[in-house]
Amino acid sequence: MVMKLFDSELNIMEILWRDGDTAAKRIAEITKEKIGWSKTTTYTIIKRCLDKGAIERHEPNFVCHALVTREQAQEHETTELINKMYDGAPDRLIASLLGQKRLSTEEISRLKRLIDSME
Amino acid sequence: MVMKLFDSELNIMEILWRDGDTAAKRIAEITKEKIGWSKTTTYTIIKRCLDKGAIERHEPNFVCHALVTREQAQEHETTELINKMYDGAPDRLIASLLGQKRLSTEEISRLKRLIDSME
DNA sequence: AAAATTATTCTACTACAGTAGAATGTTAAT
DNA sequence: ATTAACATTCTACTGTAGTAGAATAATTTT
Repeated sequence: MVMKLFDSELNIMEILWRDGDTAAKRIAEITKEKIGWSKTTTYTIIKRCLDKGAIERHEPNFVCHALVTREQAQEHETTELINKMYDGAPDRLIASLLGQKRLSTEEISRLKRLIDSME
Repeated sequence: MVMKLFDSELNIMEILWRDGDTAAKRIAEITKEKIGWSKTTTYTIIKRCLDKGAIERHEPNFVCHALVTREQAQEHETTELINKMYDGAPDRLIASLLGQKRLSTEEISRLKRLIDSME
C-alpha cells in the first residue's frame, strides 16, 4: 500500500524520516526556515499526507509519524522511472548509470563488492 | 542543453526514438491508435516539443526529427530522481535497486560482468 | 476553378498540485 | 472568567500540464 507522494508532501516526509516523529508545530517551524512555507501551507500538506495514509498523528501535540518509509517511497519513485524511461527493465537503468560514468572509482569498487556479496 | 520532457511529450519522443523520423500525420495516427489522442492534441504536443527545442521539423510533410536522444532524456530523468530521492548519490540508487532483489540472477551476473569490464 | 477533404494552428477549457488567507478552536496569561 | 496568543482547519486562488474544438491553410477531387 504505497501511494504517490507529491513534491510538496516529500518535504514533510523528509523531516519525519530524518528527525523521527515530530510535532506539527515543529514541522511548520522547519519548513518556514528551510523552504519559506507559510504555517498554513505546512498544515495543509500535513492534512493531505494524513488523508492519503502516508502519516498518522497522535495526541498530544499533533505528533506526526511516518507510515510510509523512505525506502518504500524511493522504491515507488524508482519503479515509476523504470517504467517511464527504461521500458520496465531495472538492469537497463543500472547499465545506464554505469555507462554515464557518474560513479567515482571508489563507488565502483564498493558496488563491485556489493554485487559479489549477492545472490 | 537538455530540458524536462513532460509525460505527454514523451509519447511523441518515444515514437521518434523507436521509429526514427516520422511525419506529423503519421505520428497522429499512431497516438490515436495507441493512446486515443485526438489529432489536434498530437499537433499541440508536437508544437510544444518544437518550441522547447526537443524536436525539429522538415519539409515536405512536416517530418519530425528528435533533437534530444533517448539517452539524454533518460539521464535527465534519472538525475532528477537521484536528487529528489537519493540525496544526489547515484550509488545509493544502485544499492537500493540491488537490495530490492528486483534483478534476476541472470541480470545480476550480467551486471557483474559489466562492472568488471569497467574502470 | 470550385468544392471537398485533409493537415495544421489558435485558442481555450479542465484537472490538479502548490500555496496561503480567513475562520475557528485551543491553550495560556491576566 | 476574559483576553490574548497560538494551533489547526476550511476554503479558495494560482499556475500549468493535459487535452481538444473551432478556425484556417493546404491539398486533392470533381
